Amino acid sequence: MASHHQGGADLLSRIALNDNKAGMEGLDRDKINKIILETSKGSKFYENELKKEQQVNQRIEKMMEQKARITKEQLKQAQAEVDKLTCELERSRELGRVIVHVDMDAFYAAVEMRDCPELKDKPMAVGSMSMLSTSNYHARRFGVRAAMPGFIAKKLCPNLVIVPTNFDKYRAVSAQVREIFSEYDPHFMPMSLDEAYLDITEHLEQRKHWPETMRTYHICDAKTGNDADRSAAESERDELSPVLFEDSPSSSPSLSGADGKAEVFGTSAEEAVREMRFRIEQKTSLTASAGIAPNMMLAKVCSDKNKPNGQYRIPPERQVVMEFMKDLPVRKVSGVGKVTEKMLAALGIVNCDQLSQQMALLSLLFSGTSWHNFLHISLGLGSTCIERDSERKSMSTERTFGEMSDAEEQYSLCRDLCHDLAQDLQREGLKGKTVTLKLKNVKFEVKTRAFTLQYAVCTEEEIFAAAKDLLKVEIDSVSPQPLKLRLMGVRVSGFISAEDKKPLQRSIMGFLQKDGSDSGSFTQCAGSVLKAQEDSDGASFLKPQSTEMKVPSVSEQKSKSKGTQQQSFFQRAQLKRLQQQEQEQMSVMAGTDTTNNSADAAAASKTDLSTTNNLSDTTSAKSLSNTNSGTDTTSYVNKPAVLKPSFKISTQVLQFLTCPVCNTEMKDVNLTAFNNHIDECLKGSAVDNEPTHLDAPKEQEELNSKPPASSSESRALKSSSHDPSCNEEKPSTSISVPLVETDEDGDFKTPFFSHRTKINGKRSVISKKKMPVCESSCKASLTTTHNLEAVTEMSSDSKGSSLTCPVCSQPQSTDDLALFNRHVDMCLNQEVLLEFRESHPPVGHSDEPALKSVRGQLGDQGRVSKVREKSKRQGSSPLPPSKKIKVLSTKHTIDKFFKSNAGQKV
DNA sequence: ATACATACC
DNA sequence: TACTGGTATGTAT
Repeated sequence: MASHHQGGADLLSRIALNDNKAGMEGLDRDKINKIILETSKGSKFYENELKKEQQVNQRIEKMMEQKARITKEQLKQAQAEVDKLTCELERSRELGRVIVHVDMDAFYAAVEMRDCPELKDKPMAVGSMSMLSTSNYHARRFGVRAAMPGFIAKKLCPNLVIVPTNFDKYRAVSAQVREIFSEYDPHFMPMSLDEAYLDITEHLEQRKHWPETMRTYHICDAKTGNDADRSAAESERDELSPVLFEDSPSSSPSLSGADGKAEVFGTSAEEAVREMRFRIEQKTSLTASAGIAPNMMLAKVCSDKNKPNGQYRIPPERQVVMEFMKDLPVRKVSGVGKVTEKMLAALGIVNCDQLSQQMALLSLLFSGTSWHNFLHISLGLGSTCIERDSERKSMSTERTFGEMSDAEEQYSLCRDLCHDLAQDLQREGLKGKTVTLKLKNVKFEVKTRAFTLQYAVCTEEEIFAAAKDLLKVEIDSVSPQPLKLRLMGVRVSGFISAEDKKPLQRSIMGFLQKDGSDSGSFTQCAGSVLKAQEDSDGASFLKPQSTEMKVPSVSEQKSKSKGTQQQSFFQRAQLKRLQQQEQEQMSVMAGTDTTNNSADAAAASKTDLSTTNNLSDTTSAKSLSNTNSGTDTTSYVNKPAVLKPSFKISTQVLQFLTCPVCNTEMKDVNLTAFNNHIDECLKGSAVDNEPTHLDAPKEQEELNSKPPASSSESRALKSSSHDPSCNEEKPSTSISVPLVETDEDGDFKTPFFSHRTKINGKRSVISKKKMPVCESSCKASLTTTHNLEAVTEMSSDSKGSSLTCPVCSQPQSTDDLALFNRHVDMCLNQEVLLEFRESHPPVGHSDEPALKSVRGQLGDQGRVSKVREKSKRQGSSPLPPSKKIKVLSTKHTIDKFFKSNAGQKV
């Protein structure tokens, strides 16, 4: 209601020029905004920005309404609280540290200009027509700035020269600068390639005692033969770097660098920082700006104060700090962006003085963390210690491309992303439990879908298993319309600590071969399952299990709310099994449409299932025939169309048909019979089997030696063939052996399979030994198949109505055998997964043998290296853009990846 | 926990 | 023609 005082511009705060940054003072905003507007208007991007703008406006309206309801009483009370907290904060104010924020001036642009004299006189920017990373000061006068698309910048400044990013170069320069930083603070905190925080308190302490010689620097000729004059020794204030101000190169009072000249710097903070900047310029021919203050928040603001090529200091005195804050626009404070700025503006708050005046009100309108932050700002407080880079919390990769509507292509891209992400994760030895899929459609609407697994993952297959399911749900949700995407991303978070990475786990083999002696270690499994069973609602009890299986979970959740469509693979499989039990036999056939008559008990679930079946059946029927004709063994596995072309399924299929216990080959297509056979075998021979453990090492070796090579090729195959089809149908054909189904090609299937794909070698070994459940798929099928009798037999504890899971040793609260069996199945499945993960080298993937050692070294230094290779990839080797996908954006990301190395040197 | 928004470089 | 990519954190359910 009260936010229209700004007139039309109100609706464009996010589109209009953001002249908050240095170099943009005194521009003809209106004219620039008009051009920006005209250029953007009507675009999808623009429309979306408008929408977001309106959301912000609504948020503001809400806030204003809330404000209107505030009573004087409340305000008074709030003020009391604010005052109290203010006192506490004031009491703990720390002014003893000397914090410096150093920021290279127009970094990328400066580097490019330095290396290309031609550019010095021109307005230029680094980036592409699609997006700019930064611009030189000359270009800024036209309103051209970072984060602005190049084509708009061209409208603002037709003569603008756009230079592609060259990250390798920036990284190299950054490394040079950091060497200098480390001399003033070995623990400096890099925020990106071009900026960092330093705590020079200690340095200054020592510096006091330094002789002049240690503070003397010579003006030597730059290594960059390019510009002859570098005004090294001038007083930073008025001198403009020749690089930055190409248009007025003569303006720099370059003291014709008599090579012999030297400058002696003092011992004060200002002198030390001036010296540092001087050295940076000497070394790189680039200028930097700096801020010196008692805390990071202030230092950051200060570094912007006299940019470019300048510095500013706020002495450690409360009064001075408060005076400085008074007129400071809140927007200048890091963390206060355009939305916050706008909300505060709606409350009449523009500068920090007003902010402090309105704290009581703000405490009533904003969350605790928000208003506490505001209070800190208003008091000029900020962090006084530069903590070392903390542990990374997530890792992701995303890509923008031309409109993509083909589901198959989308799955393919998704896999590629997972592949890249997995590589990055493994590089850092990370494993996380939450997988998030990010989608941006052609309307620029962004969606994120996350799922948290029971265990941490880091391989392409594991991640993809979850991601593809998340993607499937989205695709299905708009089907038959296609998802029209412009971006897709995958993120993994919820990292587990190093210790948790190797949880003790008991192998399913152990369980099978022995009696249940070691059946006590599975609390995790037990816990989840038990919890799952708490809710009696049929669908939900599967949830946790699904989680364990990753793939299923997502769809399952959806099905809960939507009541239909996709259920997790396992869910469907289990339902099938149930049906089978009930009906005794179900034809693998498709034709039968159960959809309509599915009004019975299993109701919802079943219905879904049938629906799914229908879809798949059509396809599966086809594939079946194909498969059969080609490979007879396909029998029960025959999935759907998935089989497509060159899959290695045949091999796997063959094995599937082989009883994992007695090693007998069974060509019978009747799954029930096969399952029964296995059950019988288990009853009779499970106990006899040799310990699985022995195999473990071998398996591992094999896995290791059989690297990723497969990933790319298999990926190609996979992506091209089935994706889409796979997803949908699985269930149908593979009635009682869901797991088998999973196996398939490992594509979009559950994690199981994915693994398998790479495990082939392992398999054979195992089968030789006749392990009951050698491989994931086998185990899986086994598990699924085994029935209650088998279970009860094995667990001596289970008596009467109270059943105890032989796997997790947890008593089960249900008497329902079907439920109990499911629980056991899930426990087993989880074990299989865990075991697989255990034997499957998660981190030190064979394709990266050197990583371990590198990591080790870094680790010795007590720091976690976070160097992101992603940027590297962008910089040097052009990503192998997956087939058809054309990447529009020029990944000129402003990367911070160097953040890590930072303190490591020195 | 999930989804979406904001922010920074 | 064309409006990024990576990470953290806050807000809202």
